[in-house]
Amino acid sequence: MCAVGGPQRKRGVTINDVAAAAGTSISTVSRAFHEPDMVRADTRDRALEAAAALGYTPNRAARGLITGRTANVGLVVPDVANPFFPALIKGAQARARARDYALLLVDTDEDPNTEAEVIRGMAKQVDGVIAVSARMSDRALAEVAELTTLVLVNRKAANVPAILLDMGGGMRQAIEHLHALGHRRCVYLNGPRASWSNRQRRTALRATTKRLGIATTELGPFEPSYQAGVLAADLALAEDPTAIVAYNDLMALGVVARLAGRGVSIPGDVSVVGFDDIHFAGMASPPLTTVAVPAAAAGRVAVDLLLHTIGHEPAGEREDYQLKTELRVRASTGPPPDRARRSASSGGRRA
Amino acid sequence: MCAVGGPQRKRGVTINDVAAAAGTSISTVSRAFHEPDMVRADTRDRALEAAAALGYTPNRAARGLITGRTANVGLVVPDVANPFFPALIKGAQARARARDYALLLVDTDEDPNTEAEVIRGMAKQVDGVIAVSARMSDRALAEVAELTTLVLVNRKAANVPAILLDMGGGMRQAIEHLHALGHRRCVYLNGPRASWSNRQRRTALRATTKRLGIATTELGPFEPSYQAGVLAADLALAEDPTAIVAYNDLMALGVVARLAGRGVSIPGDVSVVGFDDIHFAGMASPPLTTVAVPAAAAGRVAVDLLLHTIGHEPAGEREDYQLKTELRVRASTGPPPDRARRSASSGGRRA
DNA sequence: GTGAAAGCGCTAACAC
DNA sequence: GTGTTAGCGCTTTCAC
Repeated sequence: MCAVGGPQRKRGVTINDVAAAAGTSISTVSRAFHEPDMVRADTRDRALEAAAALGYTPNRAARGLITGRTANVGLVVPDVANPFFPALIKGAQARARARDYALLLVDTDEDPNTEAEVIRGMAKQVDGVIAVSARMSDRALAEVAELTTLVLVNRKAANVPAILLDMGGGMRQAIEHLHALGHRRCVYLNGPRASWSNRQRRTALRATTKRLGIATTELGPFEPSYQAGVLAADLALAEDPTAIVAYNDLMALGVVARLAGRGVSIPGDVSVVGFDDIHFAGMASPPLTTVAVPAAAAGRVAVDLLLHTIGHEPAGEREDYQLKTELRVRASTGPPPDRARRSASSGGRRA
Repeated sequence: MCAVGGPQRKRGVTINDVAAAAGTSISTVSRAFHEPDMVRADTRDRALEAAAALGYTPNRAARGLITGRTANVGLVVPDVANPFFPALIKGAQARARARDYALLLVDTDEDPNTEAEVIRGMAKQVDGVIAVSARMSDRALAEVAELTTLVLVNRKAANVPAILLDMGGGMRQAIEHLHALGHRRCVYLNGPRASWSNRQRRTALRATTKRLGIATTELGPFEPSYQAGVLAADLALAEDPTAIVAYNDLMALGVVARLAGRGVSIPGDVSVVGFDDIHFAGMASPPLTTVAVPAAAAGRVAVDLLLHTIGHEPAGEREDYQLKTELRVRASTGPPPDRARRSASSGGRRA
């Protein structure tokens, strides 16, 4: 009847309470949960029922103390507010929860120093950490990798397992797309200097534009933000390109907005390409042509890789996973204006 | 020289190691950290130096076991991918970290059942949990509030401290704005049925439209998503309104996109108002008029309130914080079309 | 099959 | 001031 009971303490009901209620020892209760076969059916049921009745949940900290497993994983991202990351976080969280792990989230605010510090701080309370788009140095990375099991996303480093996103392939697709449309002069807007994935994109950009004979100007580095894109748009336009490729969609969206504001037609005068395919890329006007990056999948696979690495214990076989990217062609790219028209307008701009 | 040392074990260096290295007892090391004044300066320095040299970090689980404090806070949100939440998460994370708490993030995928389950599961490993836009029943809420210190954001419940966002005030501003522009027929697109904040918005909507004499049709409930907005747009248009107010920006953006696709001019034919002022509301075309909700501040204040509640121990003075909202007028709202034109187009639509 | 007992790493009395 | 000791809640030998 009085199931609700008295003013139950907030920190309460331990394995001892369950054992007492079930009339067994605490070891039996423990076994009832973890090694059901090692305890007689009726004893087990009694323990389990008592546990349920009391609303018992094992204290994970206590368990962790003895097993060495915390059942926590850390996830370190540079900026939760950057729309690329929520998708990844969501994927990672879902997978972690499915595996009965809790997710400790940290936002480093794009600060490489915070990254290392934070991982050091978490090391003892997690079984491993997933660092996304880590900006810290290889040295710092190697150092924190000593403290905990580390999995990298979007960053490669010696002896650290990683989930890689094929940014180079995406860039190649993007440039080939622009080339096929007839573009021969383009501007690339660099992301953060320390960004590994920016280096990857830039490398592929250089290789592909060179191969196809596209004159390319690089600008930046810029912060990977909408505002930076707005700012970069004017700088890019001064180079008189027919196409602008931005480090990510946030910047590309900023470019589009600024260009539209200046009366530059997209893609009539200039084509714009982004990276990530964030939720809003397809909702802009014009909808943004962009390289889709499987963020949610990356989050899931990162958790899998981390748990697998933990399972197979220390420093096993190096395994990287490479996730495919894919160019999504939308309305922000089209053929360049014809030479005559472009020269004229270019002259005008420069006056 | 060999500062890097040997192949240090991943799970290692305890307070015992530090004590041994410093030539003191473990209590002294512990005190050196927590009660610096109770230990002689040179002894303390020796302990601290040894700790630093060995790279010692106290094991929080072990500490928590005895102190009852975990130094973790839980954050439960319905959907990380909904742009409203990352801002809040970021704010909460930053504040938690500043207070030396770690943040356990859970995404419930908009499922009310998962909410309660997840909080129950976390209860033992956190000092308290912040539940945002909780959809669970009052009963379920009261139940989990027994298990841990709970702070609600965007949801009110008896005896649970909460951060409230003044959705009603925002709605009033929005409707008054539309009224001033001359609108007299509007449609409201409801959010999720179980959403407390939807009820709040709806209540204010009804009161204000009634007061001002605006005929209002309610549609829904809908999921708070872009796709739902697209879908809802057609339903809304069938009601022949001059203004559409959506539960949130995601839906409003979907409405805008669909309307544009159908050749309906915004705000020429129909004005659209959203809620939240997510990052992209201002970047849509036309930029969205919307009620700005201080998400990041809500996250920060929620952590403050939670920590404060924990500090003052059990069930203290009920304190709710009310955060202001603010209508941001942009280009998606304007005067309604004149009656003649509207009737004509409406006739056409219905044919 | 079940219980007693030894800790996991740490803090908090309690001695000295 | 500092060391010794008793646990926090749990898992896991090791006896029985």
